[in-house]
Amino acid sequence: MYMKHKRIPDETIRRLPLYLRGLVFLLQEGHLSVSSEKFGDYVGVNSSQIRKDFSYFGEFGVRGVGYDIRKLAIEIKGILKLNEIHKAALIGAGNLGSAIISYPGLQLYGFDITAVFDNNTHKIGKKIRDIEILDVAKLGILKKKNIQIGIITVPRNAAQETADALVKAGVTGILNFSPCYIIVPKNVKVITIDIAGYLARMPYYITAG
Amino acid sequence: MYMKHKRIPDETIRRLPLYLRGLVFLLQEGHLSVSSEKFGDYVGVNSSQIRKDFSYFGEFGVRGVGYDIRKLAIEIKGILKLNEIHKAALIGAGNLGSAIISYPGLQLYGFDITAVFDNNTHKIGKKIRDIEILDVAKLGILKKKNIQIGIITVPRNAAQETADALVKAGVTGILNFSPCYIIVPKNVKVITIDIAGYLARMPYYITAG
DNA sequence: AATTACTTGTGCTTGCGTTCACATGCACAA
DNA sequence: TTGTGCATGTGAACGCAAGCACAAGTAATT
Repeated sequence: MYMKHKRIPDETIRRLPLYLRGLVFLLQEGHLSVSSEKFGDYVGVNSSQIRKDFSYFGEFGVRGVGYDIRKLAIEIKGILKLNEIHKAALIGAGNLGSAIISYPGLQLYGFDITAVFDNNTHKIGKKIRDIEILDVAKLGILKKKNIQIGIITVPRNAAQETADALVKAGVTGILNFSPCYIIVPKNVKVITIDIAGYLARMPYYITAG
Repeated sequence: MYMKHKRIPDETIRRLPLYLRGLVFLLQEGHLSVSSEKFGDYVGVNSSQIRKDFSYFGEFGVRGVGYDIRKLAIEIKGILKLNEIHKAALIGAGNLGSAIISYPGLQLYGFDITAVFDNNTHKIGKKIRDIEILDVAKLGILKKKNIQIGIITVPRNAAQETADALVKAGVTGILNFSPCYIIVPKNVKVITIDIAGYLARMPYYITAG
């Protein structure tokens, strides 16, 4: 097949995990192919949008028929670089940190949290889900373990120093759950998830007037 | 002062909680006024963007000086309807649910989770943070309690039915942490946060080639 | 009063993302 | 082989958002 080389827009990349998830579950439900219309209803995206998104990385559909779910899933995995297991470290073994370690959804994309850190001496040495909590001072071992992804679930005032330490330990991707902006070198990618911020918009949307 | 009445773009609304948070913390640090440049650096947004965003709801700045932090915070609170405490219910007292109940960031915006539900008989009757876990079958009491916001932290396969029950109980805003698309009547607002989905984009950004 | 230094508010340009609408192409049946 | 039905792929139009660049306005100083 002739491979197109269009740039994939950022917004499309943002939707790819959503698509991949949908495809995986459709497969589990026994489907082998799906139309953009049906799939759109399934994941909550306009069908035109879906066709355009898919078209950025080739012609995977068959006119009159639909898309081969398996082929599509493999392709999206390839684009997102999810073909191999990705190890991640989590810093901050509090409530949110514990919840994320136990979060079942991470498996689907091939993530494995293999290291957990905290600065609380009462927590260090204990285990969460069979993973020993290490002293945050020992973050340096991430380099040896070749872990490139860090998840920050520490209190707001410790977020920046934690990020600095992660960068120093060779991490190039940070998922930040602390409600603050953190500064990193240009070669490091930060995605901040401000949970409370999402909730904060709710009254605006649901209040009349 | 003459009040402009421009439509506030959705993307601006999305940033308002971020701004409000920044302003609150600047106040705590003792600042009374701030320039768009400084504030931009503080929250990680371009200064033009900040000026434009603020301009949608009036002229709050003073040329040559900057913005009055207190006035601005009050205004943003007003727009987001965060002037009064908002009660919310949480369904699904698992790891993630527990973490969110204990999440300190919700206070800042004036949210209070006053009801928790689960369908697990082992959990019903127990308490999380002084809040008794109720049987999800009793969701109807939300109407009496006048709770309009629901937070879904149940497993994927129970998300849609939970949403249906919430809608039936009079909820008009749903914050959905289950990794799936849920269907609700048009008058109900859903915001879905797919935690794993954010992480799934990371390898794409950080992997060379 | 005039000068300087500074910062806002905004018109305009540019770029990006979404959606429409239809030509294109495939599969199947007669 | 022809016709029918269906669903993709995409050019084009539209709409929204971001960022530039500068006029307008304020404060402080001389």
